[in-house]
Amino acid sequence: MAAGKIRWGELEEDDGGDLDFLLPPRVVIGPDENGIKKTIEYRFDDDGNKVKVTTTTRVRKLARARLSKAAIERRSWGKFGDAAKEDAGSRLTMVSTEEILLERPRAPGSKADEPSASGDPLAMASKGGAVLMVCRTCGKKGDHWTSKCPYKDLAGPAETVDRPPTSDGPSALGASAKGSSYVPPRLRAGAPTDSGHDMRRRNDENSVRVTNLSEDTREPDLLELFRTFGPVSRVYVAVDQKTGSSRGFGFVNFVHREDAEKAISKLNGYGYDNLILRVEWATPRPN
DNA sequence: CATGAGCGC
Repeated sequence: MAAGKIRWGELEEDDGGDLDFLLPPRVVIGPDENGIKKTIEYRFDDDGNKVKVTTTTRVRKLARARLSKAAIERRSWGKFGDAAKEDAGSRLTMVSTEEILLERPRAPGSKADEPSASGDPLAMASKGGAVLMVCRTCGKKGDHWTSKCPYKDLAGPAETVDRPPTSDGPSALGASAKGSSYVPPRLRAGAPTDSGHDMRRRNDENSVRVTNLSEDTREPDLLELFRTFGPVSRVYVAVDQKTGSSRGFGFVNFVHREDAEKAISKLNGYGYDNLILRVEWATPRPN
């Protein structure tokens, strides 16, 4: 193989890895009472088009609570612990007073005080792709649905949500006195205090409109072009729903406003694919 | 020339 030549396998892997975060999350519906399960996911095809993939599968109906061999075996075990003192059958459920210590999520960069982080189910859940519930208002995963978002319909700063508890009884006071309770980033020392900047809104404000794109410019191409200025949170190319061809304009959202400014000043009037790009601030979309 | 898609438990 010629040295320096790009292998297709590598190319594809790179593209997919870069863009996965731009796609809507996978949604699994069901299975319903007929055992029909629907999976809706999104991916980029070979041409860089965003495609919606809906899979319908029938899952085997469970034959009424089938017990594994091991579970049947466990039924013959003698009772132990507190249950051994109870007379048989009087209680099916025991109430345990055993104290169970839950690990508190740590701020990135802070030291681990216990060596058991690898087995933490919370950490695993946040890493894996098993969270289907993503709030569209604040982007939080697995916590609440969009309709239940505490930031929904909130115009100004919300004292009840943002202020740390001050009168929640002795346990809360004790926890904060030890300095171990969680402090949200915007309340930490050194956090920006400008009140005009509203972080509750989805990060649509650093939105840049790109017009005069050639027909075959797709989202991956836009990302390649704009990512040099800083972290990009979203790229979008408007596509005609009927023909599937590009409508010649798109949007790029930056995490940082300064990067969006740089991109506008450097890329507006930039020749791309035989055309002169127009790059400017996007006016926020209504609705 | 031109201002985006999605909406569930």
